[in-house]
Amino acid sequence: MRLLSDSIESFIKSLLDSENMEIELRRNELAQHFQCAPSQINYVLATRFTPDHGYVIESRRGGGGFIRIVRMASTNREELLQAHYQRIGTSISTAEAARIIDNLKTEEIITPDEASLMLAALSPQAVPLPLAMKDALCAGTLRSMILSIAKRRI
Amino acid sequence: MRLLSDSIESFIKSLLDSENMEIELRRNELAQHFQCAPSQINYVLATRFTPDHGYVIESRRGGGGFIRIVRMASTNREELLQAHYQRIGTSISTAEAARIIDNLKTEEIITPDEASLMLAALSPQAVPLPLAMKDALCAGTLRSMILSIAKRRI
DNA sequence: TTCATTTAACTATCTTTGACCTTTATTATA
DNA sequence: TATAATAAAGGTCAAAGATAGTTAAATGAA
Repeated sequence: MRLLSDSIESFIKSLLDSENMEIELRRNELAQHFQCAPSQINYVLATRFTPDHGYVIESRRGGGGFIRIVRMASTNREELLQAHYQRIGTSISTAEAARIIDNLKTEEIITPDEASLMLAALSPQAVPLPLAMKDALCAGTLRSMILSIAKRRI
Repeated sequence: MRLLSDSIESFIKSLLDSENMEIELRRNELAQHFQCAPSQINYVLATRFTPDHGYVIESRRGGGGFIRIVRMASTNREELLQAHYQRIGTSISTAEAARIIDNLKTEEIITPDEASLMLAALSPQAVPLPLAMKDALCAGTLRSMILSIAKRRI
């Protein structure tokens, strides 16, 4: 028997076809449709729609809540972003981060202003924190910003 | 389905167009119009028309009462950046930070892409840190980014 | 057995409403 | 006229409703 998670994965991917780079769905509706626990949807997203898989998720809770899934196109640009993203991992020094930002600028994926902005975002982490923690924070911040760039409509 | 709060927000903003920096409305009338509880109006004002969003609210109770919504005149770029910078201080919640970023976007001091980038830079700070520390970090990061914007050649 | 999947209980966040409170203007009364 | 009552606003806050997220235990597949 086919796995539920696989069915949900296919279903979502069928919505994200060549036309739609982006879909929005209601977690509860989808769970209803597949007769499963709502958290099953989170499981599928967490295991099959991660940035490493080339997807970005946004969501909101409360009334009118939703889950938005954005597919990254596979252009050179996206591949570069993807590569940087994976390279960053869970910990990176600010020096390395600066190099990545510089590369994005050189490749004209971001403007010089944006490059400065990104560097600025990483700098205050000259706060008194253990080095390991600082690098983890740096990695988290940079990855988050790279995802934001990846989501742009270009 | 569209959210009631969003509809009310749009409605108010449509009244506050390029001509009108300031409108006056009756809370009960507006609530009537949207068939909702009067306090819903307060909710919308509290979440979408704060000073951080670039609005000031004045009101009066009793007979002839009213709510006046004033869109702050866009001070020049430097003053606005300065004001936000000082407002941030040493600690700020991500929710408030988001409002400030939104205002910078509305005032066209940063592009929508840059706004997303800044929001992204603040988001991973949803990392397990004590709240006070998180807000301090958020403040530091945002201040640093605002300085970077202030330094731009325009 | 081991790893992936599924579920359920609990948590977090955002919206909407309603009951009760405060302020201001107007009207009635001494 | 001065004061008291009443009416006509708007304000606050907490509870209920509507979503989504997290985590750990149970289950199932390889």
